[in-house]
Amino acid sequence: MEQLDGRKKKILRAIIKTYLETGEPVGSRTISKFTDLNLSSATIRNEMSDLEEMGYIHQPHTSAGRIPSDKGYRLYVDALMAEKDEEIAEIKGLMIEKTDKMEKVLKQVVKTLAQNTNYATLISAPSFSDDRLKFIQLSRLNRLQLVVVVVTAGNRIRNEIIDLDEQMSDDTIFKLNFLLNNSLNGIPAAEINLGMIAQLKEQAGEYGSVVGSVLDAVANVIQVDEDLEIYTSGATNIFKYPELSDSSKASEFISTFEEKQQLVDLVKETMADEESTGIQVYIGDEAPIKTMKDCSVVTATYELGEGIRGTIGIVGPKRMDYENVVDSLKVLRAQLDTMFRKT
Amino acid sequence: MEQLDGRKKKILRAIIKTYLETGEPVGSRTISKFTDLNLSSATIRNEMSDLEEMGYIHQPHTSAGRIPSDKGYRLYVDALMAEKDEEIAEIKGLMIEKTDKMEKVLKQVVKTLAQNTNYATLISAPSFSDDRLKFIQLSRLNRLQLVVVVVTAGNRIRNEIIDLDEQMSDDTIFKLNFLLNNSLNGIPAAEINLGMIAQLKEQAGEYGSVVGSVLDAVANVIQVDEDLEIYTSGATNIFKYPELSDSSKASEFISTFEEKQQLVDLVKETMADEESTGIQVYIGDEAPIKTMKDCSVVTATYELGEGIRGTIGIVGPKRMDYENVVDSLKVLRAQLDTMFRKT
DNA sequence: TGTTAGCACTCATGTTTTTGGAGTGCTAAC
DNA sequence: GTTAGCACTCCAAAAACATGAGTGCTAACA
Repeated sequence: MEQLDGRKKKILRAIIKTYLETGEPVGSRTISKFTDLNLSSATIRNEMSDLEEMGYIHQPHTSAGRIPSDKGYRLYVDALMAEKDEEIAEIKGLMIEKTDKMEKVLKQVVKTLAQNTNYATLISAPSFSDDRLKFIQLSRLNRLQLVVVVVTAGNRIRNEIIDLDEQMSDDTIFKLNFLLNNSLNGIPAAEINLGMIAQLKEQAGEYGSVVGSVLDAVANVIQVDEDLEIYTSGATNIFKYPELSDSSKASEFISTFEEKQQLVDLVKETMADEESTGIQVYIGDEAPIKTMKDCSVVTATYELGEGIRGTIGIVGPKRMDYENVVDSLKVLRAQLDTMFRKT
Repeated sequence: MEQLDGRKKKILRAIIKTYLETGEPVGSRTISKFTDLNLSSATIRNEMSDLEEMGYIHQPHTSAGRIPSDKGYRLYVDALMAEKDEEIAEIKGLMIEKTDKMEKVLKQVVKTLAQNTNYATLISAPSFSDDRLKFIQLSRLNRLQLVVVVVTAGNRIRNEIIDLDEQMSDDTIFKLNFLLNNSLNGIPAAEINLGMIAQLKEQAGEYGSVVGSVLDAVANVIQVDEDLEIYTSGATNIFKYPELSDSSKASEFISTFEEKQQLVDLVKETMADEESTGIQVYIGDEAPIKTMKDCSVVTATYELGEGIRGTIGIVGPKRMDYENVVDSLKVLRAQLDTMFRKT
């Protein structure tokens, strides 16, 4: 088949846009009416026939209108989508107050995003890939318990309680603190190996076992950070799209959002797929989650510098309003950026 | 109307039990066949007519079978439900390993419960009503930042980072630590009032502003504990019950589970409604959440002693298998009890 | 007096038929 | 190359019809 000429592109674009709005197969008549290029429905039909042959659209059944194929959407996203001038349109009503708890901010963000877009949304908390130890502090809680506070780069703080076998003097605690900080500061947690541990234990003398516990606590800190936290909202928005709301599909879809494990995979995937713009569009089968084969997924990666990154995602029907979604994500990413950096 | 005689009770019980299984309106014929009391369908019809007049059952439309009314369910739960002999049936496959993170345990618990019962489930993390301060520790993180660690009764630990305007000597930090611990230990956070704060600031002299920040941090700790954490699972199980899976109802229902705020209210309510057994059954409108007016909610409160309590809840159709659910909750509560106390 | 058989009636549900209309492909004319 | 016209297809909604479960009522029976 020949290439897409200008007219074909225009027609394809028109088909997709109308389909995005209505969700119904679109016929030649509609196009002939609503585009400015004055062509009769018959001409359109001919062109549509060509487009179908090329695989950009298809008919759900003979004598129905056409709907875009995955390939069609792909072309639309990649080339046909009018580059809207980069107006940083305020997402209305976003109103993130400077809540100090990041968790609350993120919850608020997904929720607003879901409400504004009418799609299902998700966001992953920034994952701190830099886990160098910055500070360790042991303090006595009571006779037989210590609190250990661990701070890693990026000011992530964690704590644990350690049970002692026998009492420890304040002086010993002080010395241990000194020892631990001296030996471990600036070292990535992942690099703490057996040799190091042995050496530390030796230096700690009779309190070697406590060192073990402390290092266990450190290990816990790191481990917790590893499975990233994900917040979701608006999963039930899919009921607004008839093509997705049949109950078995809906059930699967919503389960995915409820259980979250698969979303973690999705996020990891998108982070791996890094691209220049940081915005990715998965159409249908392209998405790494099988339950979303009838959907499109748009993700954006936000950066907080120093390798601290997270992902925002929007999941909706294939006929989602790509332009708007991509814009929203751009804006949101910018806002998250400034918000977190400032704080 | 006269009282319920024995036969009416038996019939009502039979109606409810069959309805629980099938979810379809049950007719006189079915009852006459499946009960041991040998009565013709005609007789049953007469009795049913009476029962309807008394409000225990009703017809969805004329010439359909009968289904239990809320009042009917209520009677069933209160009086008609056969007391199963208290066999502590192991919930199969529960397999809670001793994960040290309580969060993971709870997530695992709701998930298993949802899978076993086929209803939607929720659990609230134990809320620590005792918020007396046990320990406060300031440590220098770097030149202009302090870490403040706060431990309250029940060994809940929280921390925050405080920004300083100017550097502080180690000695000052030490003194502040001493001052704070001396004045605040054992005091419920809620009771820290303005007078106390003023006094502390005065004692701290030129570092009064730091005291302010520390107390803010303390306030944060408490506040975070206030809105309790809730984990849910199996919201999509409702699709297994046709009477609930029409898409607008389902959408509302699942939203409730997704947004969680309303569930918090539910939990608070049940905690207030405390009862001897600790198990509550809300049928239809009785539940404090309007989106659940077509459901039944069964909740159990688990205790960890010292006023530390949480709630487990199961939400399903009115025709839920009450006996089983109540049993499951009893067992689970017992297990949570031992598990957390041991740890 | 309580129980039962019988019968006419109701109404939700499911199946088949009919109809309307939107859309197509093709052809012939412009 | 474009367009009007026409026959054809096929889905969706409406209509028509059949089915059967279930009821209420009455009259007969023990």
